[in-house]
Amino acid sequence: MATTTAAQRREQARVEYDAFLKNCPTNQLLDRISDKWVGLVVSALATGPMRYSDLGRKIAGVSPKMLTQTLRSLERDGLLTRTVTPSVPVRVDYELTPLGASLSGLLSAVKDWAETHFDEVHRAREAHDAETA
Amino acid sequence: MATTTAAQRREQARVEYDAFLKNCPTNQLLDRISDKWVGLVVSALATGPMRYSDLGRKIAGVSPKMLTQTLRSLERDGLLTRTVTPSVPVRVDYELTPLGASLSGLLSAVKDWAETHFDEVHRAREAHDAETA
DNA sequence: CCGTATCCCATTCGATACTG
DNA sequence: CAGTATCGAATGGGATACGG
Repeated sequence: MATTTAAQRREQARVEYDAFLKNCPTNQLLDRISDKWVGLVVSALATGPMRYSDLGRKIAGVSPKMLTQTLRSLERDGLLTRTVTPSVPVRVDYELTPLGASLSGLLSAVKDWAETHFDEVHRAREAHDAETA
Repeated sequence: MATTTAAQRREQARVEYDAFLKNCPTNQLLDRISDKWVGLVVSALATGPMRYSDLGRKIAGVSPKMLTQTLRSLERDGLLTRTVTPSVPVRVDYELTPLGASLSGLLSAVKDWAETHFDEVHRAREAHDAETA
């Protein structure tokens, strides 16, 4: 009788799963850039550099926490640059790198899709709900 | 001195914020399609219809719960169809609608971007971590 | 075979308040 | 102005077990 059935199998599965994720780094990156705030920040910066508070105002609904967190993450990934100007009220500008700009185009396309097809989705949703109800 | 400063201002801000979100439904939809599993499922279905368990195997890491949840959500939004064939072992096929297919193209582009630029991101990340450390 | 229902933990996120 | 720190609520998501 083995002490090792369910628990070991799960352990095993976990290891395999981790290995898969490591071999498939695309998923990680894809998950990152699929983040809600990432999309909004990158879109906001598409038209040019912006200051921290400008971003906060333009995005309208983001907390300082999430804004900072998202910006830091994007900076780390080389998608944008953070420039501090040590004037009396400190000034910090964020700007897309070429890499970030290339992604920006794609995310904007997705955003445009959402705007264009929102009606269709909304109607589909109502129709579906009507059936289900 | 008013009994109504901070609390009322927050209430007010909340109302305005809600109104904004309602006027800006794009964000909601954008958030939906930015979901991790949505991207994977839509990508998986890009090449043609698939059965439930095929999807589960192809995505490799998704729990039945999330798979069902994602599929239902996409069905509700009119991005895919669910076809039940009541044979003895039940057979269920999922297939993108034209609407879903149009989104699929965009998400595939994003996925391709992730694959193409993963190296760059990875290097940027290491460089950044080296500085910070 | 195709799910659904439940439990439950971990993470996320928003709100708030405070600092350089 | 540009954040950081902390807390609590909400959510996501995996494991598991069961129904059709």
